Amino acid sequence: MTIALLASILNHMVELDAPVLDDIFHALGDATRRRMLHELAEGPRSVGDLAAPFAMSLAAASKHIKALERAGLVRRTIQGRTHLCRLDAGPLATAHAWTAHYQRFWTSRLDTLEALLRQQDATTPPKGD
Amino acid sequence: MTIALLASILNHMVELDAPVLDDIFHALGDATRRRMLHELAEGPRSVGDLAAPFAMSLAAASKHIKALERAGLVRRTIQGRTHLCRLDAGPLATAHAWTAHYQRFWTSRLDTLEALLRQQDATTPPKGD
DNA sequence: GCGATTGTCAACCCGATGGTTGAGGATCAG
DNA sequence: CTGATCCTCAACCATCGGGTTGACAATCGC
Repeated sequence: MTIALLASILNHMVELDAPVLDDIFHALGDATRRRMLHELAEGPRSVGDLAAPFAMSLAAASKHIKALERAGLVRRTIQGRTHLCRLDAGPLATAHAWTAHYQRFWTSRLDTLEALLRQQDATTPPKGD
Repeated sequence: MTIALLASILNHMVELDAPVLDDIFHALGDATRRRMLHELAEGPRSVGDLAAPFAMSLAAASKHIKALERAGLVRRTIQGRTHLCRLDAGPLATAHAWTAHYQRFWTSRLDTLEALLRQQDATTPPKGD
């Protein structure tokens, strides 16, 4: 059963152009869901807890949670009548890995930024050290 | 004018819960657009070049490119009758930074993975260092 | 058993998205 | 000037997404 876990993790790290990314990025493309993830980062939350901060019906919030589940970002355990949601950041690692693939295209800009700051530093009168 | 560039870059790195992220993640949530970015990583491409690999009309591809532009991922320069598109990875850095914020929630799992691999390594007969 | 609580489900509304086609504005080649 | 090329724009269509409401299943407290 640890094998399944391993396969799941490795799959997340490798499969970079899959439809999985559609679900992940789609889930992240909504401020409400990002705020929910932010909340879940503090610990497990019930559906009601997650819905509370928003001016929307419980059903609407439930849909958002389902979107997060479809992306694999949230897992749910049912305890009695309350549904306990917890964060699963694995898919976020996938998204992170995908964006990292393009890192060389912005690091050059950051190097430029650093150079500009250094230059500006040189032109401004030094205030000691 | 370098000030504007600086402000743009810094803004990208800081503004983490802005509606900008909506556009960025939404742009990334489509396989067609991700493939376009992949192509643009090779160098500047015309609209026709970007549309060619896909079984869709030029107008449809044009809409995808507009979505990428809205997210700031693509900038366009018009040369005669052809529109030259080039990658701007700055917003990708923003997305990268956002996901990084949750890194501690998956690194633990990766540590588990590493531990499992190490353990497996120890149990398999070593083939000479 | 009964009422209150938690949450899903289904139907519905409406704006956004992704696709098409057709028309047309520029520009390049001749 | 003329025709071909590149691309956008507008109209249209189907589907999706996010929101609502109302009904209902299941559980907890009593």
